[in-house]
Amino acid sequence: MTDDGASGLRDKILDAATELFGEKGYEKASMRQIADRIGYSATAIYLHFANKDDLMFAVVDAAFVRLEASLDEAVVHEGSAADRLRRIAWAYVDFGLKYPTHYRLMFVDKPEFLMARKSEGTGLRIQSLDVFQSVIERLVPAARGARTLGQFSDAVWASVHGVVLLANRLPTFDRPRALKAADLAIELVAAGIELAATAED
Amino acid sequence: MTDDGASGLRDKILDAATELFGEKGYEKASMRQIADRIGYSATAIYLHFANKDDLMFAVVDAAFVRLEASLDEAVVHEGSAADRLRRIAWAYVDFGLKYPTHYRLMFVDKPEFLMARKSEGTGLRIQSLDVFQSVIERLVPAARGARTLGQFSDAVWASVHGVVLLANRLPTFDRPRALKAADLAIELVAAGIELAATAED
Amino acid sequence: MTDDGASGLRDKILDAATELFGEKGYEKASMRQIADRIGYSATAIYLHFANKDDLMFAVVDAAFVRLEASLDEAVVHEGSAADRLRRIAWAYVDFGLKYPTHYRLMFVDKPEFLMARKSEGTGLRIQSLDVFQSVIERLVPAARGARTLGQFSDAVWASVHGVVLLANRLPTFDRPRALKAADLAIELVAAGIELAATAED
Amino acid sequence: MTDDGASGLRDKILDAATELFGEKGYEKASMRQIADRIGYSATAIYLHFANKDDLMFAVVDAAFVRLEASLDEAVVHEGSAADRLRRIAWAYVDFGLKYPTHYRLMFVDKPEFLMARKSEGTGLRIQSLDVFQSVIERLVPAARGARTLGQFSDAVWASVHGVVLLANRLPTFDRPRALKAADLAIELVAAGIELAATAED
DNA sequence: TATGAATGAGTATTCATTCAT
DNA sequence: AATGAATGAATACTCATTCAT
Repeated sequence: MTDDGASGLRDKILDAATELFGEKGYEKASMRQIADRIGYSATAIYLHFANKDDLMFAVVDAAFVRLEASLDEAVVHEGSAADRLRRIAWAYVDFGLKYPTHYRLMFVDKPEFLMARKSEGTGLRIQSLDVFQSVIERLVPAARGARTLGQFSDAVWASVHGVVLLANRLPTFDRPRALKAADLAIELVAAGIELAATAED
Repeated sequence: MTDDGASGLRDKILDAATELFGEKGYEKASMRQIADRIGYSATAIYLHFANKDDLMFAVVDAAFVRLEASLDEAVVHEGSAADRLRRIAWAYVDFGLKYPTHYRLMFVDKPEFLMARKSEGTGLRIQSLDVFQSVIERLVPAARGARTLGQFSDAVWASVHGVVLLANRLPTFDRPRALKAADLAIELVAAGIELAATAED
Repeated sequence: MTDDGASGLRDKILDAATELFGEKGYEKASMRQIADRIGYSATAIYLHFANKDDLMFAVVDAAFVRLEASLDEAVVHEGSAADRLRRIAWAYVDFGLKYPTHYRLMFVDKPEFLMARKSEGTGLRIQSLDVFQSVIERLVPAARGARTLGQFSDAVWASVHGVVLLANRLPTFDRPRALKAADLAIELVAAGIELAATAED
Repeated sequence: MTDDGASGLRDKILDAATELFGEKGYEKASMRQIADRIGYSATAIYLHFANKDDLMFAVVDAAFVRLEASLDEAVVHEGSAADRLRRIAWAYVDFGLKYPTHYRLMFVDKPEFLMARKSEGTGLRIQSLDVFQSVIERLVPAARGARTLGQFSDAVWASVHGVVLLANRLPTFDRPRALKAADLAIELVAAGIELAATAED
């Protein structure tokens, strides 16, 4: 009774593609290799995806859905303002460390997909990341001094992005080290924001 | 003393390769294209480099020499402790924004080169980045509380790395935005370090 | 009696195939494209035709039936002997210009079909064209001097064939030009035949 | 001392390509088959021709040079006006029968090449055929009645074109038959032109 | 009657690399 | 030091066709 029928293959392809794109990069991973890995003919892939780019987009898209879900979940949690910023930043880092391959595909190998629409008439993929800004907005109701909200959210984003990518590509940058770096970076930003918020009064 | 013969071509190749690797990425840039750009036959490249990977390594290596020089220069500057941290972080960002191509090659496309030796018997390429840590070391003479020196230097590094890469790959993350993000991130870390340094007394 | 089920699809396929073979040529027209055009699966075609070649044959065959009908109709018309030659030649040209696609399939793309049997035990497709000869036969009862009947009929045939194909493939050889060329060619042959017929007395 | 060096391969390729394009048509003839036939790798072809189209164009172009030469030679011959028309028409037929493959490639498989330039700044390939018209022009100095010069030259052209193609594709239309058909067609046109020329006085 | 899933063989083309000169 | 000729292996993708349903 295990439903492995119609779309079963599609998922297998997606998984194999994710693996191979991750191992060798978009260019060097070939359709044939992907097909071989799951024991199908290369042609079979074209029954489910229009072409290599389309396949890659599907991989990235699935990853985005996951990331979005993680961030959304983090956002709704209760707690102090600073806490919520911490939560969302950590959700981001967790995702990046848990799915290093997906992360790299999304933000490094095919960053142009970030500017793609999810589907007709919907927003851009990259808008998922507006959570950063919208959370901070609630923490620091308006631009403070020379610092804008966007600047703060960019700073957090850049920090966690950097941590994830270093961990992703540098063998020496292992998990504990990444966690510690992320912890500090996040705390510093949180502190900075709290300071800015306080300064307002 | 007009030594333009032998190694003249080598440099031309390096330049053309850097350009093309940057424009199209490592995979899509072809030996012939590189050769064409400087008006030589593809075969000529093999007189100076063993193969495409070797050429790539040379390109990355040259970039590292530049980065190292920039960081070293920043380190020796006079000024307050916090100032020196700022300087070195900015030197890193400047390099990343000025040579996006090289930067990507070094840290993204072929990160395994980071772990390669500069040459027989010498240190690893990546040790160039110890400069972060050694500078901070002089600022904060020892581990403070739960925070280690490495943690601080990792946090700065991750931040600037993140900024550079976002600027490098995201059209919407333009130069002014990158500079502002870098500014905030650096200041936050600087503040954090100063705080830690003070707490010690 | 509404027999639209079974053979309805067969006809749809034939029409779509004729169109596509005409638009893109036999090689470049694909079974899937043909099927798509009528909203059926590619597999459906195989329920009615053994393979692509068979489908092509059916298309050509249908065209031949049309041509045969046109010629037969032209033959039975009343009028002077020369008139009847003109009529039949014009019927041929008209067909070629009206169905350029079919014409090319029949005489250019797959001329081997000309030598195929219409069906078991019947004559060859190409015998449809004997009509030229049989008409001339009635005009010029026997070989005249060095000229044989076949020679005359071949000359007409070649002329109209040439006109049709030039019009078919050369953009600059447009319809008016084709009609004028056909007109002259036909008149010259008609004159030649009349001369031969007269010389006999 | 047989010069088989540099361009030797180019010619071999051209020959093999002509053969294969002729045997199977442009679409079905593959680069690999062509290469196989001369014992080289497919890649070798690309050292001499940019792509398949370019190769085909070269084949057709070489044929055109031959045809042009034949026609030019026929044109300069001495003799009566009618004789010269006969000569040129026969030169055309001879070419078509001697190089059936080339002929088909030129006028049937890739007729679009007829509209291509020989090279930068020169005339169109198809202008080679203006000889027909220019010869007739000298025979019949101006338009006669409803008949224009172009009409006459089109009629000859269509006739010989038709003869050549029928001979080319129909097994039953063998050489003697083709020659006889051509003879009659040419004589009829010659007669027609002489008549028109005489009528003028 | 009609289909969806699947494939093996094929396509033009590109590439890094070698080798004789 | 530099090249032109040449290649084997690879690439994404298409196609006619089959088969179980």
